[in-house]
Amino acid sequence: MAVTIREVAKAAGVSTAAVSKVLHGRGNSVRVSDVRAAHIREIAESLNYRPNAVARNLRIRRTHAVGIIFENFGSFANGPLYYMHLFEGVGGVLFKNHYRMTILAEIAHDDVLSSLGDGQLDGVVWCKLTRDPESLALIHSCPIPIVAMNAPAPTVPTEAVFVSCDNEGGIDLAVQHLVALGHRRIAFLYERQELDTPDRQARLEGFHDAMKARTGVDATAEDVLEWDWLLPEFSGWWAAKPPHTAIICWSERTAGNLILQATSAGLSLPGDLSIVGFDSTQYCETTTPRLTAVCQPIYEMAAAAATTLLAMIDGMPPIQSSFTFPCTFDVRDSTTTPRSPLNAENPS
Amino acid sequence: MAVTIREVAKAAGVSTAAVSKVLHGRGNSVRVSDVRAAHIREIAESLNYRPNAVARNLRIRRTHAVGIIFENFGSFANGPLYYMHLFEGVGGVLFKNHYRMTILAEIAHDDVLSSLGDGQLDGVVWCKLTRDPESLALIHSCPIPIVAMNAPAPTVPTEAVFVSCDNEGGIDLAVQHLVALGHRRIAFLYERQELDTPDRQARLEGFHDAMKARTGVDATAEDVLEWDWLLPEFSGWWAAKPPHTAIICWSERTAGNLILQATSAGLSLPGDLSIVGFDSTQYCETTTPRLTAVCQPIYEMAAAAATTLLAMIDGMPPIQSSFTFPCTFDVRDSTTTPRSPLNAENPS
DNA sequence: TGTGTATGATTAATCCGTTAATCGCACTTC
DNA sequence: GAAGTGCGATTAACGGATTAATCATACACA
Repeated sequence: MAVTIREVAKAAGVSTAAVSKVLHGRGNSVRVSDVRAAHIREIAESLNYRPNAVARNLRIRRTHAVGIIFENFGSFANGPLYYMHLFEGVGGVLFKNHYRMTILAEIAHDDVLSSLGDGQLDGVVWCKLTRDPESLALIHSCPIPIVAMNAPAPTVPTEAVFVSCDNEGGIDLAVQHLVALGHRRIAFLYERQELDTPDRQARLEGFHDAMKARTGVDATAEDVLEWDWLLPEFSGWWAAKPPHTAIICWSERTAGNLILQATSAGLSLPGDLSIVGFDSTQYCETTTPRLTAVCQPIYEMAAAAATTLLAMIDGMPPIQSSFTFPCTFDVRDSTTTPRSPLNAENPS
Repeated sequence: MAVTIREVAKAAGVSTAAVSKVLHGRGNSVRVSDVRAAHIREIAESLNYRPNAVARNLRIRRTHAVGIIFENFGSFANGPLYYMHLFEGVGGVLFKNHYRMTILAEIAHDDVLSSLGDGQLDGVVWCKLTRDPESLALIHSCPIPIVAMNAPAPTVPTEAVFVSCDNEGGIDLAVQHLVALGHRRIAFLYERQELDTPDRQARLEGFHDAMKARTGVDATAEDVLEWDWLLPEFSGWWAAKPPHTAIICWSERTAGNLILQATSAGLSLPGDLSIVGFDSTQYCETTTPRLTAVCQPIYEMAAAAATTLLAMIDGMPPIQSSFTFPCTFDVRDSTTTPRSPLNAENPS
């Protein structure tokens, strides 16, 4: 059907080796004179020759394709924008380097497993955050180079590379910001979830550390709110007149939902309650008030992941087995000085 | 390096044909007894044999991979969620049918062109809306089956299939809704853009038709607002006391931005101005007020596109060369009765 | 006995580029 | 004149699976 390299060779009166060399310039033991090269190019053009990449991939044992796997493909559009940024960031680097990106949807776990070893992918970027044993096993025994985003740090020696942000440091920025505004009683909020994720865990730990460090007082159990998202827990909590003047949410969406609940419960934001989110995307601009949030350098992280992966594919051993990026902090409109600042605790 | 089918065959004392038949069950002129089949499976398992998909793809001339191309990959996260839904919808069907999805980023136009003919993709879903000549040419002369979403209808015979929503009908729903609320002077808003897109064009036409049909009066030039998005055109327009009580925006984001501008200009929404968007996604829930919008059945459209594409790949001629899906209408909080209803024009 | 049919299994060509190995030849150098 | 060097070009094996064609054997039936 399609024109093959053999037909081009025949039409040009040369060997397939010559055509291959001229058109793709790889073999270094093949030499072609300039005159012939030009002729070959001409013939190929006139025959409208399109090289078959599959055959080439088979021979050179490389496809220039990288897989990317998410735990939540299928609910991307309704989920946090974080994933989309990650997706774009990784894609950008890959495309610039003439790699393609293939989505690995985890319809079945076995599908993923066999995808990784079937020769169609040169490497994988792993964007699943859950720490289920199967995923971990897969990461640690992946037959091709793999970089894991925000995944749990390795406990056993592995060839995988891990990229994440400094979750603890990010939460510390949030606490610092609130303390500077005059807040002292600060809560940390997350939704009840089936599977724990390492980033949520890290942020919770960061909260405890930061509270101790910045206020001098240990956070207590009542400072950690674990809510089932569908229930109107907010109203009950608020009605009980909690001592908190600010809430740090473990994620952007959590913060957004909190804003909605607080607003519909009649609170005036940020006066009645300061709210901080984690992950600073376009979404933070669309809430009312606009959401103050910790910002992961997602594009840098994605670029580091992709760049490292490509280096690994090229056979270079990774410089580091894990990369951790510092967070920044984006102040918007959802935080302000507490209604009754230091007075409550320290009347002047 | 990796275990090949030949090694399995040797270890099991059978031919490669037998192994191929047992493990992948394709050849129908090859027969293997149950006993041997079991034995082969056992050996393959013990050797941890992983079939090389690239070799298979070369032989069967099929990769079970479908490409998807967007005009705006790289600004997905900040763009309309419409694209994400499309992406997910197409992906869902593909994955269920054991196809993979590869992103085609249009770094260079030539890259795309050669990607389509290099044997690595069985088909393409085209999600670019721009109608530049090169894209059109590509769609019409694509070497593999192609389905184009919301692309301009073909003017010449082509094997491509086109899927879109009934843009005109969607706008008509918006106009009907507003008219039923009592609005008579309704404007249509879109941003000034470099490249025209057929869907925007269709919605504008739909606006004219619907206004004529639903109010009995032709829309005039001043009813069509083409704003350069970065300029504060809204304030000027509003200050000039326009006769309009409602604005239909050509897209979701346009509507969202309009809300922001109107709110910051001091208007009370929806009382002072009713606003309707096009595309009803999660985004419409996050605006204040929540955005009333025309809703494309994106998942159905995506599913139709993917399903049709797979059928084409399997050699079946498409049932139709184009599919048009009706829109629905999601009433939220950004529309209400006009401040001075019919009174202005028709004092009782 | 001879013919026909079904089952079980193998051989070898094929898909299409890539590339190590080889060859011829012209030219240089000692 | 023998040996060495470089360029230009080809041959043929190779990557790993699929499958049409072929073969062998067993059994049924007239």
